[in-house]
Amino acid sequence: MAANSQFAIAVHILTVLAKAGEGNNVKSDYIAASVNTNPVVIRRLLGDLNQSKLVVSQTGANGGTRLAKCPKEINMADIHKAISCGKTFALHRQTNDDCPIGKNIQCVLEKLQVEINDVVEAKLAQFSLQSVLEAVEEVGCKKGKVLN
Amino acid sequence: MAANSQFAIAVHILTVLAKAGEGNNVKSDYIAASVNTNPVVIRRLLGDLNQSKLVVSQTGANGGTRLAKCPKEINMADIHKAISCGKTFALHRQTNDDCPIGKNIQCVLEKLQVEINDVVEAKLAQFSLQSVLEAVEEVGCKKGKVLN
DNA sequence: CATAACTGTAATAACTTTAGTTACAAATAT
DNA sequence: ATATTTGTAACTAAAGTTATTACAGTTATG
Repeated sequence: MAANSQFAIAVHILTVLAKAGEGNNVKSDYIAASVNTNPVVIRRLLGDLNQSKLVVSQTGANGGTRLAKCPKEINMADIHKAISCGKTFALHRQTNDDCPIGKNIQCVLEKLQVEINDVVEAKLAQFSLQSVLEAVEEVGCKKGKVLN
Repeated sequence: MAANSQFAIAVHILTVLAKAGEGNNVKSDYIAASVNTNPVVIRRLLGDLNQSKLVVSQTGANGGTRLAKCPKEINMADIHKAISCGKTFALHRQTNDDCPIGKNIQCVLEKLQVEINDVVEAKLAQFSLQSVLEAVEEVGCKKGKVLN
């Protein structure tokens, strides 16, 4: 599939901030090194996270970014909404109005899309940033531990 | 977001076949006209649907494609699986192993991905091709009717 | 208060993915 | 035999995503 990795990077960013601890500024350069990308990519995502009040940034010397709330109060759905990374599947372009199917399928698909989006967000809401941080620190996956 | 529209087109294709009725071959040209794309795009997707035994195709004069089962026995999850249209979100590329977060976040995200995928498929499984066809024929959306 | 260290963001380039097209071999009804 | 239709390869075009460069604006700190 298509798929940009912005949500994955955003989770990564916030996990780094959570690990840094409350009130500690982390620089985009540091995060970029962990994610292995360019600092500008990080700063752009931080902009979105900022708008959603998940993080607070500070310009100037000794600046950086820190969490705006504690990791228990941030969940994966918050992040998913902050990064407008959209839909599980895309609609197709303009269909043929002369065909009874082509004419109406789009709006049926749209409804389906909404239903899917709802269950995705509900599921994402079950995982807090805190739990992700813990899973990462415990290298939970190697032990087969499931997130929660 | 990214997102290809293959799933949407596949649903469209199968809805056209469902409307055509059991045992009736439909040509890729006809479907392409409804979807408003090139017949080859349709034939490629039909190939996937064929492999998943959702449709049967016939080459030669008077050939075409028809459903392999009745529309009540096909659901949106079947289609989603047939079109390997993947994940709700993409992972990011190689992270930095020297960072404790970078080193382990990938596999935590993978698990999350699996959980999300599961709820998506479970939800998709609730909608049969039959119900989609009915919704399209009733122009369900204009009436605010929800799929089911 | 000058300086160095940061963020924010625009502009743009490089890369990747997706969709569309052309072309033609193989199959088959009539 | 012939016309039709699928299946698929090869290629082009378009769109989307990520990476990079550059620099203006902010601020801690000596």
